[in-house]
Amino acid sequence: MPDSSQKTTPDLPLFRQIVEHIRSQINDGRLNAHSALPSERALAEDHGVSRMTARRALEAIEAEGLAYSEERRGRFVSPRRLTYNVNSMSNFVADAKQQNIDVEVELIESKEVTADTRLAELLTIVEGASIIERTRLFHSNDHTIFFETEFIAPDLCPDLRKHGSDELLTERYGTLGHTADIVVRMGSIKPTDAARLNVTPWQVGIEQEQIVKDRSGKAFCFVRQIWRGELVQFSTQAIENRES
Amino acid sequence: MPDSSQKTTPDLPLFRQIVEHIRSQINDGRLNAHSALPSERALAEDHGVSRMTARRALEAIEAEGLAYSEERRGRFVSPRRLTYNVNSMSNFVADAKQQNIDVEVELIESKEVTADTRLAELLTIVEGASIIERTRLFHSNDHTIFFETEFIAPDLCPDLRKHGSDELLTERYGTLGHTADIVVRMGSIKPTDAARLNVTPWQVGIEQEQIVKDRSGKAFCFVRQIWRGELVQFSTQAIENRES
DNA sequence: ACAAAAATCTGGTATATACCAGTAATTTGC
DNA sequence: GCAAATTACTGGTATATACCAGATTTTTGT
Repeated sequence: MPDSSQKTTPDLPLFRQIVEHIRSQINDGRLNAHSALPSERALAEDHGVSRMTARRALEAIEAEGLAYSEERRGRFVSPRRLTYNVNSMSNFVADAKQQNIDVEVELIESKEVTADTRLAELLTIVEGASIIERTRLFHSNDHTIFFETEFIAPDLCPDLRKHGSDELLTERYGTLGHTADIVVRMGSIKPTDAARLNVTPWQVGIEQEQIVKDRSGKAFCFVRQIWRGELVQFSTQAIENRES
Repeated sequence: MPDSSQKTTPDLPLFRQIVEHIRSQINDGRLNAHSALPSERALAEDHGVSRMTARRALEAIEAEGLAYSEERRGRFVSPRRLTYNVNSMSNFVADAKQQNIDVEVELIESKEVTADTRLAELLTIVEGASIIERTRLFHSNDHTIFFETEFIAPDLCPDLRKHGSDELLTERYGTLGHTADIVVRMGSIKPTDAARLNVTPWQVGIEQEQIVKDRSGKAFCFVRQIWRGELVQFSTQAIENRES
């Protein structure tokens, strides 16, 4: 005779039941953002299951974006998503401030490289031309939420070298761009990128590519962003089709 | 002394090596879109590893979007991504045709429901008001790539009842909408939704929400789409900030 | 020829165990 | 008191095994 005193959801796999248990703790606020989840071994003990089963539960929670893991440190509750309006060219940092989210920018790399075939085509410059490559990390609450690598053709943007200020180096190109063609897709985060975001390699994230154009419609900058997908959502606006 | 005859990438976990092996087969075209990957047991045999290790490899391939699985049938190679331009209100199906992708629409549910709190707020109608709810599947090559559930307030859209044609029921609202506020986010696919897409529950996908407005700026339709994230990318355009 | 039954194959779940390499807390030696 | 060494703990990888239930294929009986 089955025990009806315990109200277990019927037909739900063990590890799913554990997921639901933890999910409710997160939703109730018993587990706050960035606080540690129980370890695999502790969770196994608590629920009387094997470590592998507990691990499957925690991996599922991660996959859902409810938590993130830091290798050999533990798993932690994800903070709430921030919204990124891709429709305006406004500074992302300023945008975040309006949402009362504190974002810090850290320039981690800045070098001059030569354009490969793809970049040359995108920016309509000759292959092998000089390109400024800059990589910035974007933090919120001491956690990296995404990074971007931008490639700017200096010839196409003469103001750039003059404004060698810290501000321009760390902040976005801002007012320089007029329009940008953007592509957003889901994809797994490769080890190099994962290290920058301090997340587990190969977990799913969001990749964004921008081709920034000046007032004349000429592309002068290519940006590639890698986001921790569970921490962001993108907003945009569709407008009625103009005549074909 | 280590064996240098076999060129294994150093320090790469076993299951990652298997992933790379299969990845190369997919990229080379030895494995075509929708063709079956080796089963967990067969892969384990081939590489001389345990089934669990082979399984981890296949799960990783799935997580990367290189393949999808159908429960108790097998795993299959994902087709190439299609691009969805969220910036225009044009008919998605027509959009796909321009990319030479054949998309079929299947209306699977159509009913009249009452507005809950959230819907009432979004469409600025009273709670409990009548709402038309319709769910459509979008197929390409006999595979479901996404589905949408739309909620239309009939009072706000008097033309709707008249146009009870098959076309309007299966195709998009099309020219009715003027603008739409769109949000795109990553998230795990819940069992109900997974069943519609014929994918494994809880795998990561893309959720899109649209608030469709008419020429006067009044919201009259709410759309929720669930996408198989590995099969799509979203394109949009950013435009220079207008004066604040 | 054809339908029903059986066997096989598939992915999904679950356990128990083992070892590794970093992280973090504790203990030790001075 | 404090730095260094030790220990405990963490997630990551890997194996071997077992059973389930649906999907598919093969065999069987008529």
